[in-house]
Amino acid sequence: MSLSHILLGLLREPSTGYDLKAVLSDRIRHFWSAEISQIYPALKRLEQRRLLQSRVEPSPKGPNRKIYMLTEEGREELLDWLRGGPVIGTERFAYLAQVYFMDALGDFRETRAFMISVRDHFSRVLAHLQAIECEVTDTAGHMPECYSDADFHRFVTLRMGILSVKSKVVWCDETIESIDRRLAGGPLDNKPNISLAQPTHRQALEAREDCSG
Amino acid sequence: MSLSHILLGLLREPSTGYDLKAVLSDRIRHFWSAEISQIYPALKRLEQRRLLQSRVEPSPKGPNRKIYMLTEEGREELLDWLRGGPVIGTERFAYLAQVYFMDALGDFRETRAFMISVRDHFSRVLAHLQAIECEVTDTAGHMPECYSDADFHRFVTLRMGILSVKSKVVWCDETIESIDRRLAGGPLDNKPNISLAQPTHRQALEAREDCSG
DNA sequence: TAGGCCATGTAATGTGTTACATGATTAG
DNA sequence: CTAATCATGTAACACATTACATGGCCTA
Repeated sequence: MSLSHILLGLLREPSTGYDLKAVLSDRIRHFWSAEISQIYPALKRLEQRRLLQSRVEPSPKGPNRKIYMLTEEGREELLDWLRGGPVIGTERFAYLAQVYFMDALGDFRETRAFMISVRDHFSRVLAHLQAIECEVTDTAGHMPECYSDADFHRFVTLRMGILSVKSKVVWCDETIESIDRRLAGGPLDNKPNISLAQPTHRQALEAREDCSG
Repeated sequence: MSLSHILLGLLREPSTGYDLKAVLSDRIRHFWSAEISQIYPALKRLEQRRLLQSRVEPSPKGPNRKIYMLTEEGREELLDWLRGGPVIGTERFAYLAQVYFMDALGDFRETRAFMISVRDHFSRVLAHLQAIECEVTDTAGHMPECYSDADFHRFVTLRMGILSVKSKVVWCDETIESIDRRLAGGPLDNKPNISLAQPTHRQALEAREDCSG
């Protein structure tokens, strides 16, 4: 139920569904996303649960605006969520699944091209996040310790985005280099197919002491 | 549609729904997960689409086993997916959303405790992945360039898991240190609330040249 | 006048989780 | 005797994406 809570969090300042979508696309993008068509019914449900209330105002441009704001119950719900400890869900990376099975193509140059295009994507995302970081440190300084409470928390999530995307670019580089070493070694086919397929996590855990000890 | 494709990938070796679930929990966990109740209908749909076929065999233990295997069409579909370029979806991190709004609690010690518990989680995940890595390099050597094709691709996704989780631990440390510096500076309230809230991505992008140039 | 932005939504479909239902075998 | 593991599934619900529907205003 995280989208609901994100909407509650954003609605500490009254806003409309349309504007919330813009904020999500602008500043929340690196850790959450939602389509506008998902936001409208979510807001309606929150109002039915009395966590939000709304009023309608005419717009200078276009149709009437429906402005939502937090109720006291809404604020309580938000605080409960924040105090409830970290919500850590499963991460899903389809492109990793693709890599996992890509031996089926039987050609490392395909994997290489794939990795180049992944790297390309993430280095673009990285540049984007760093541009925002740069804009922030320019305005607010280089010591997040000194930011306002709100700015500090926002900045820290941006840092996470940067570190996490950086690690992906590093991974791409590492992998591409490894493929290149492999391709340079010439097409020596029929490498032995030991290990990796069989052992379970439990076995790996047991084997750990032999290894790092 | 990634779960279907993951099932196709795994079913290059015939298997049952039950066993596929075990593999998912064991070796795929760091980039995908699925409940068994999702797997059974997914397999059924794939069979209806003629990408899989099944036969039933008695089990030494418990009820009959339904063994699925890839059809030629299934293999085609798998290869198409692999050749279709990286599928990069939106990442969703509920705990980052929590941090983003945590200024609402008005107490950095709460954020600190939260971060400690996030760090704790990810350092456990990291230890787990490193144990597997260790088990692999022990068996198959330290040069992934020399692994079999299948092992190479599997190993590389494991590396991604390790790098990505590591970056999260680093982020936690960075953030906790920053909070500590802040708390050490004493409870100087009422910091100015400039920046960060207003500028859009587009503005940040425009501002970039001023900054990194 | 064509296309984009403002602003609201619904409907259909797809994906994922939780709970429920069944029943045999085996290890403690 | 009890609990776990083996092995299958269904049903209800929650969450997300895509497509569709409407219509005024503004800019090129």
